[in-house]
Amino acid sequence: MQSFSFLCRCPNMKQNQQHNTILDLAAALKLSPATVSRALNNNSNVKEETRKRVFEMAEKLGYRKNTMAAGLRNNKTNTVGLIVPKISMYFHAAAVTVIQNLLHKEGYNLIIGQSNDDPLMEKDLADTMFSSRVDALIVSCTLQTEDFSHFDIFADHQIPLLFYDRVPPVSYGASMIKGDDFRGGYLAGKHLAETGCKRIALISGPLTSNLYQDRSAGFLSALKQFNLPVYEDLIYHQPLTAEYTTSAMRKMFSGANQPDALFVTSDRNAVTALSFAKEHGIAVPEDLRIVGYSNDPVTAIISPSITTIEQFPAVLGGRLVEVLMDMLRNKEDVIVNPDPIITPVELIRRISA
Amino acid sequence: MQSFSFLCRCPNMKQNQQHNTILDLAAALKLSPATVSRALNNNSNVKEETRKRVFEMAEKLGYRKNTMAAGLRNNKTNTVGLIVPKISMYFHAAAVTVIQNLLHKEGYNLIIGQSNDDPLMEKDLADTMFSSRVDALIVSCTLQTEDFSHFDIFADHQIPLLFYDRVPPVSYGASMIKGDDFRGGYLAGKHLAETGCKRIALISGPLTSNLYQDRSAGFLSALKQFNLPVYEDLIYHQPLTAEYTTSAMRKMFSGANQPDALFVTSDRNAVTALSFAKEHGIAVPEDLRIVGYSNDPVTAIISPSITTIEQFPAVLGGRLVEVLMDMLRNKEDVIVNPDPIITPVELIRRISA
DNA sequence: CGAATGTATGAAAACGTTTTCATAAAACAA
DNA sequence: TTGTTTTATGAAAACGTTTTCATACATTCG
Repeated sequence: MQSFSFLCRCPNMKQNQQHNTILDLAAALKLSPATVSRALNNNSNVKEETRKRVFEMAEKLGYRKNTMAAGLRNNKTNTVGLIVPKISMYFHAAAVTVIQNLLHKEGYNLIIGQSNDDPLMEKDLADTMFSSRVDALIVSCTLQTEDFSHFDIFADHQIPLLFYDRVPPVSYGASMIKGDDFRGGYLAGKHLAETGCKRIALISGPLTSNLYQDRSAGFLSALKQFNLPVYEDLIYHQPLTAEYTTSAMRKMFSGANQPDALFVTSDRNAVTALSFAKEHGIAVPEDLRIVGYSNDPVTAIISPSITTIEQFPAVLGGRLVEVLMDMLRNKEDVIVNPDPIITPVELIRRISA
Repeated sequence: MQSFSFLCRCPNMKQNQQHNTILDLAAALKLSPATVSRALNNNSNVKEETRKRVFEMAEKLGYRKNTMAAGLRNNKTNTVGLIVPKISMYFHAAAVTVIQNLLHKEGYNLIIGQSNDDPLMEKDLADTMFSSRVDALIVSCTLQTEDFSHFDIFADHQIPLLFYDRVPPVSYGASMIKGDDFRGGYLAGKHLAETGCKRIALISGPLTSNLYQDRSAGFLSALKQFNLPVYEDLIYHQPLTAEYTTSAMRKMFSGANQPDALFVTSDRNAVTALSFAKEHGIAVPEDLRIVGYSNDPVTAIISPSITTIEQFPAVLGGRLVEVLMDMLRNKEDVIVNPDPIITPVELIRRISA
């Protein structure tokens, strides 16, 4: 009979343990909570010996600061919010990776929300983040976001707000950081022009997003610089899905005016275009040169490998955190309407172009 | 002179706005904070008319609950922590995507931390998450984690703790959910055996992780079932980096006993192995069949496309959130030591095998 | 020596909720 | 009518920190 109770005894299992508070430490040390708090925060004038005793007792009792209580008192959560279309997209995964790592070093937590490219979800998340009292908010918008008023509340309450990659128009007056999309588009167009292409097509995302506005504009400016014609029937602005891209390819290659080069403003769709070419016996790069955008790892692995534009997400993320920390530190004098920060891009030459 | 002050006036800009509290609402409505709180929480017995007035005023004043104050009072943050080796890995990105979306639906925020496969960072993050008073913690461990004691504190404090994918040994006694790695390995081995391969090699991650223990064991059990020999010099357990994998390939193909098939327990390294084969004139699948693991999108895009094991990260994530919600709801009777939950896997047949 | 400065600490209030307990008013029963 | 239950509300305490203000003691200066 007794043996059963023995079976259940787990000497090393401390169950139902309570959270120790600063008051518990104070009681154990016969100090006031005030002194304990000061000691733990390494801050005011606390006798060195006292500080040491406090830390030892904290260690012994397994004390952990209740950040909610501290946050309530200090009006600071040490938490940053991030709203992103979808984490699993290569560029965002890469950016979020470095952002989280850097924020952790700075002592900040990161709450992530995904809009799934749905503006309503984006609004919902912005509300949630505000309620959670994030100390700052980082956002990469939906491709369809045209009304940005759900972010107003952050500016109104002096909460640092920083957009990246997919940003609102400059007129919205928010801080932002993004890759040099104009230059990226320009480099793509220039490269294709310099390799002798004459009929260069463009498959771009919708012009509702600054990304594709800028990449397209840069691309067109390159064509203009090289005195190349712009064929209306070789220019597509549409959602960057496999279906739309394949359909665009079909139209172009069933027409009379077939392109000898193609700039696709996303790597995934460049891959789709490449697959179409392979299936239809269009030799790449001989008959058709292709340039993508983002340097997604697949572009290096696929064959032929795809020439693309590197955006250095780690550089962007690093700079972003720098700027954010500045905003958090100089909260008093809020910097309004700074110029957008532009990070460099580079053409990575591979086989496809 | 005066014109300057005019320049600065932005009529639509509500700056320096304060956070409205429940007390502001109460004052505006000539009610007590208690009633306002009750009304907002749709909970106790509040006159319907009063509730309506409260909600209207809340809307009017742009009231948002301070979740820190509520959390402090309720000892609940509505926040779940997630520790993951690296978000940018395909499987984890896919899992995190669905986990975040589902948790949002349930009203929970998600704090993400990346261990970068460093056990010390993992410990650090566990501490941070605990201090942040997450309501639950989801963890996919480092490949090197062998001491799991930094998670004890969660069990001690009755905080739901759920491991996925890279989990501690059953003896640790935590809740866990993972793909059927044994079966995945088995399916890979079986498939290669059935296609007539005789000298099947294995490149696996280190046996410190349950992932590779199970995949290897399943694989070996298939070989045994088909009465195939296990050649020691064709079995590699080592870090899954490009360098190690290439080196293993080099050794195998410079020896006398060259394999006619290869199971690599990660897709990225299957790609590396495939590249090695291409460079060295080893025809895939004719001379060498290759099976990978995870169904990373690149396996479908590369040519030849790679046969692999699908883990259905969305299914795993969905099930994970279900279980977690159960744990959060039935917090009283903590379920100790439940059996690990195993989610299905499937062999995706492509060209490489 | 007394005054002034500095050092180390404690008491108490505050942050914004929620909840327990009490109570006034209203509805109902006898 | 009086007593009892129900309904709607308020007062006040609590959650765990941090910080302001006050104070006791020690040190230094004239």
